[in-house]
Amino acid sequence: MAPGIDSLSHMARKKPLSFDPIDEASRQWGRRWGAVEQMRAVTSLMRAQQIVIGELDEILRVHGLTFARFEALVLLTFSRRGSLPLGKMGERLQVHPTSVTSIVRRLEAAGLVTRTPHPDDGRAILCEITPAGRELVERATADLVAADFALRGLTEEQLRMLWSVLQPLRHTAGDFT
Amino acid sequence: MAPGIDSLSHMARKKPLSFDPIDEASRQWGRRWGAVEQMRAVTSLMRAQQIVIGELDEILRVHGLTFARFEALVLLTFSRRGSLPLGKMGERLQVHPTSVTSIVRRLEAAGLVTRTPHPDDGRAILCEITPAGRELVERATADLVAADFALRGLTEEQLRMLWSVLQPLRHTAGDFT
DNA sequence: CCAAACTACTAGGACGTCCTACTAAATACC
DNA sequence: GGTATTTAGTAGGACGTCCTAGTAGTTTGG
Repeated sequence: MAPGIDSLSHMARKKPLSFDPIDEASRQWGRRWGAVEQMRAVTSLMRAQQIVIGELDEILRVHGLTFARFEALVLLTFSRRGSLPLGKMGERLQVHPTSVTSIVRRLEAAGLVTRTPHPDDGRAILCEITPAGRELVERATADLVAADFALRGLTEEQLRMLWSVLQPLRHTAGDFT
Repeated sequence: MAPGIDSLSHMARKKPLSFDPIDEASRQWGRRWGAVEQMRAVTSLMRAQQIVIGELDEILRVHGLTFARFEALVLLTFSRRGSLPLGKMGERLQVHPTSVTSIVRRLEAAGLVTRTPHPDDGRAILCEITPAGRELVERATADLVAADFALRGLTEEQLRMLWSVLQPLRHTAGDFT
């Protein structure tokens, strides 16, 4: 994923397609292969994620954040002491350990978190959110909420439906028991 | 996204969480901020996409492909002459022009497509799928279909629901009219 | 009590995505 | 026709994600 992504910068100029490219592709797909519904759902999922992450990053750009970094900050905000070992963060955020290192490094460079050795475990690093980090989270959150997390247009029912349809998928993948 | 991603490599070892981290976060979220349903839906969307792309890339890895490259090959397969200008490909695949350059360069390096100057437009490059490319698409597709595009576990109804919920989102983003 | 196994994190690299220039060719407009 | 604008693609860079390999600290077992 990426930094400030303005999904519209190159889309806005060029006229949108006069047809749904995914729906069109699914028709051609069906003539040759199977699993049409799956193919259509997967492609939609990929594209929708791309659209949403792009809009979220666009909103967060003025705060010098990306959605990945925002999520990490929020996680720290939710923790009792405002700090967590990196490994724990990766577990909760469900990203690879090395991704956490990358994210935290940038947050630290921006003065939003500090990295200190874990007092009880010499291997671990404690990541703690700074006052500046807490303030930024509040401002950034307000913007995201105001924009309905780029999901304006979906009804409450559709939002719940989206979540509930994806939940078994996450469960099957072993995200939780 | 990425290359051969084995979502299980670091997940399999560590026990899955005993709770749904997204559901848990949404509870904490609700105590402070609004748009809980949106936040939960967005987080689910992000994570689900990550899971699916990881499994798809894993399946395609034995063929030396990623899902992005696979999609490009399929698009060429669907075209009349088996060739398209790069710009057209980006339009259909709905990715940035520079992403197409990157994808096609790797496909060319693998001998799956050729790049030739467009006969009628000196600015454009025609990307054409090779016989090896066509054969590979068939094999890779068979594997993806056999794996239900990593969506095993979702019913036909859920698949249609997923697509239909995401369609207005894509439409609002200006993907099509 | 010391060696073996495990755990937490970092280093370096691949990939796909985006963005901002920049070049070259085609088209539009005097 | 000749210049100005638009369009197609490339170059180089940032970011997040993954992976493999390696280091240092902790825990386990004999």
